[in-house]
Amino acid sequence: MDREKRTRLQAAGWKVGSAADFLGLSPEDALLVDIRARLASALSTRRAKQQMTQAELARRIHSSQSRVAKMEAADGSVSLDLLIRSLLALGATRKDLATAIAGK
Amino acid sequence: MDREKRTRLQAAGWKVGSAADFLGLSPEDALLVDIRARLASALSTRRAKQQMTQAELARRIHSSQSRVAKMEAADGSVSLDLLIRSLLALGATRKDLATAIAGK
DNA sequence: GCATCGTATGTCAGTTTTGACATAATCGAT
DNA sequence: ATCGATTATGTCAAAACTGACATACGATGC
Repeated sequence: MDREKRTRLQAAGWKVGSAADFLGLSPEDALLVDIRARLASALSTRRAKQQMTQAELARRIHSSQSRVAKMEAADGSVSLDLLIRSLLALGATRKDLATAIAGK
Repeated sequence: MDREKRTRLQAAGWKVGSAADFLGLSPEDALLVDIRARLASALSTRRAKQQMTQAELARRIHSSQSRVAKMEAADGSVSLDLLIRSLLALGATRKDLATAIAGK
């Protein structure tokens, strides 16, 4: 993905997800947005299942509640790195990640 | 993963892969290293299969040959973001990514 | 009403990642 | 052995990401 386009998208306030390709997104861009959304949702449900608050998760991964919120909102300002690290911190396995990405 | 540990690992010149958990790596750290290695190798073989040089791939993703080399070496200085974007740029699907991560 | 708890959103300085460049190392082919 | 092409490794300013903080929003209970 072009850095320019990423920036433009972010500036425009993109956070959506599966509905994000209705305008000029290249296929790769759309896929990336999609993947981010899937990981975000996986994180959200996994955390919920463990009855953990965003603040608790934040502590566990040495981050902050606001960043966790952004992660779960699939905000364009969070990296896949952080999302994946968070999922791992909640006990996700490689297979879990794969499932989250591939879509069940 | 702790930022401190990441930094230590990087300073120590970590690039290995599956054999990287022989010392103080937490399970999550080891998993992350493992995942990076798997994506790296997927990128490498996918690029090879398309008979593309690192320089060509670099151009396509608006990056540089050196960074592509680092990606394929699973260098600790490259993000999963970039690896995944590169794979997508080579036509990988979500399913392809999932397979690469889950390990066939 | 109004607290409390969890979540969302915005901002920003500090840190990490990036592309670019230089340069070395490999590997064929001549 | 000397190209020529491809890949590896190091460095660094610029760009992106991060944690922390402030603060707002929404429930739920009192």
